[in-house]
Amino acid sequence: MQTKLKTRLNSNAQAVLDTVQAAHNHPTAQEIYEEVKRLRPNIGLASVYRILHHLVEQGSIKEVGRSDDCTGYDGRVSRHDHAVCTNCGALLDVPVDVIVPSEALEQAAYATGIELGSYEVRLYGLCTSCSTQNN
Amino acid sequence: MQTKLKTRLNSNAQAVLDTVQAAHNHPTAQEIYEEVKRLRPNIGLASVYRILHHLVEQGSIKEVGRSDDCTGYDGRVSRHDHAVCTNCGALLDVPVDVIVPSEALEQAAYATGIELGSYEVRLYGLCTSCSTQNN
DNA sequence: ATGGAAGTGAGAATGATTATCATTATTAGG
DNA sequence: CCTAATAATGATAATCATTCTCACTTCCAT
Repeated sequence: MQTKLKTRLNSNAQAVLDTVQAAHNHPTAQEIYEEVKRLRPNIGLASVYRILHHLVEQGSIKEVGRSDDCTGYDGRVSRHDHAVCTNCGALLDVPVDVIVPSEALEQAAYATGIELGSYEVRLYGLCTSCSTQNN
Repeated sequence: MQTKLKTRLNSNAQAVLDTVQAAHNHPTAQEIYEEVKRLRPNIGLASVYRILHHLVEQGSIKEVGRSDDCTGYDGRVSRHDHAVCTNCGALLDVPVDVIVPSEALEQAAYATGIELGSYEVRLYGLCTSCSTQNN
């Protein structure tokens, strides 16, 4: 059963939140764990997972699917798009909004039969380092 | 090391391809395995994974990230968009193209610093069954 | 046939995530 | 300050999708 954390964050949860928000990439739970251990050396991996789920539920951070098997976390909760490198698998933030006409979204949602909440555009291609080197 | 399959598909690979293409949902490797075993009862799970990777590499099928932990496979290789139910996690095909102005895509790719290959729009919301029932 | 490469299935290994559980922190009330 | 209820924790085991290993079979070309 999932333990329900209180709304007010304690030191561990705060450290996790700070770490995710400070991260430029989209770190995995393991990476967050490594980083958080600097501030709180005794924290366990299970707690990191627990706290991450809680923060996602709260809306303080977001989960992002990565091209490899594990889940990444994103401190930017405002709507934005992502780009995935089809060669190295890097997951990048798209710094500008990709404009999608709202009629197109609504029409698509209607045709699919869903009640639209939000959306995201995913760009696929080669990142800078992968497109310059010819392998 | 990954075994390199020949271009011409053998019976096992053909059965897997047929199964994925016939599927309406986006089946996982396990689900494909269960289904293919009807035609080829002796096939092993490892072979299914091997063949799926090969077919993806060939471009005969596509991988689609699912909301839960495991990977789904899609027999529709032509560009199309997906909708994810934020309640039950269902992954649905969007039957119409979500129009994204190509200038917007190119501008976003440029700003991100990637060489654009393709893109996909993901809609998030409640599917029909989840939006009607109030839980 | 035959020899090598391709393909196979069973089961072990891996790695991310989750569950369990006894222990420790936190809080509220007296 | 005490104390009891509850929240949170860390270690560890368990789970589950996926990959690896490897001996064995199948498939062709010669």
